[in-house]
Amino acid sequence: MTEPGPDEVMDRLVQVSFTVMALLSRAAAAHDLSLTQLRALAILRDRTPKMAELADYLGLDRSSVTGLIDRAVKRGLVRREASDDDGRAVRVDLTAQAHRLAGELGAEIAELLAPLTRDLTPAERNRLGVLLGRMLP
Amino acid sequence: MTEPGPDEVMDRLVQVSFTVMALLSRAAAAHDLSLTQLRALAILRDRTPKMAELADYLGLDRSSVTGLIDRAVKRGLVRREASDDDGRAVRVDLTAQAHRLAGELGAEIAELLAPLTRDLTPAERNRLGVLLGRMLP
DNA sequence: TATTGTTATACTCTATAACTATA
DNA sequence: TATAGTTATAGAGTATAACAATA
Repeated sequence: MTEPGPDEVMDRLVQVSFTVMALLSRAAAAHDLSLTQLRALAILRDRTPKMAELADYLGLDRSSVTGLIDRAVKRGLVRREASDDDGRAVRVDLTAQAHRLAGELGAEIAELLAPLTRDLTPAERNRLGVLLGRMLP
Repeated sequence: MTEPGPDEVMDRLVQVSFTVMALLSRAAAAHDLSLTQLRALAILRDRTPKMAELADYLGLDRSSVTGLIDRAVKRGLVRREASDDDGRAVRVDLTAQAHRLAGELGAEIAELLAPLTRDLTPAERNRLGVLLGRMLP
């Protein structure tokens, strides 16, 4: 049978990851969003972080997030709001339109990714989920 | 125990994929390479494709690859060579320096990714590899 | 003084459209 | 005519350095 060595496992993980990213990019592009904007959308679905916190979530410099949010504001996806506790800070909040868009995107992404596990049985899909869960913090 | 539903499995797959991409980006950045340049390097390790073929591998427009290869040439990573069979075509060839770099990067990436499966037993790692293999074409 | 966010600047990545040289 | 590659152009994404406002 297929007996993957340790490096082979990592190779496959990288291959699958690139495939996933390509599919996510395609889903985002269908709504004229970049992968980064898609990530921001996902993060902001259940958070209203300050700019610096959002930068941390995304692993980007604050100055990069300024431009990202500038463009998102221009498209009506987010609002900048003053922070109550800190006069310097700015909170980022998703608009209702963006919440709807995020919902649609979630469904579309689920559909796009589904074929990936097409050849796995439900039990195997389950085992995959468990193993992946053990790889996350 | 952890019984992931179908959407949960996909969520974890996306999470792990983002983690993998972040680690790959970090490995590339340590050598002042972008993720795209890293991909190109990996592809060119065992191929000498024409520009159009490389564009296909990368899923990019030909014009994008022109710039990518321009920058790689400037850094001494690749050479452009005339194609024997087609006077219009250009073959892209990795330099010896780039081959060495690719080797180093491979080892560094293996080290960076290893912690991901730290909590899996060898048998589990194996099963993960098999499942991932079934998700690839 | 330190932190938050922005601006200015520069580079990479990417696509579209127009062009050239060859087929 | 069609294809391979480049150029010109435009916009997104990203980081570094310098800055203003607030803590």
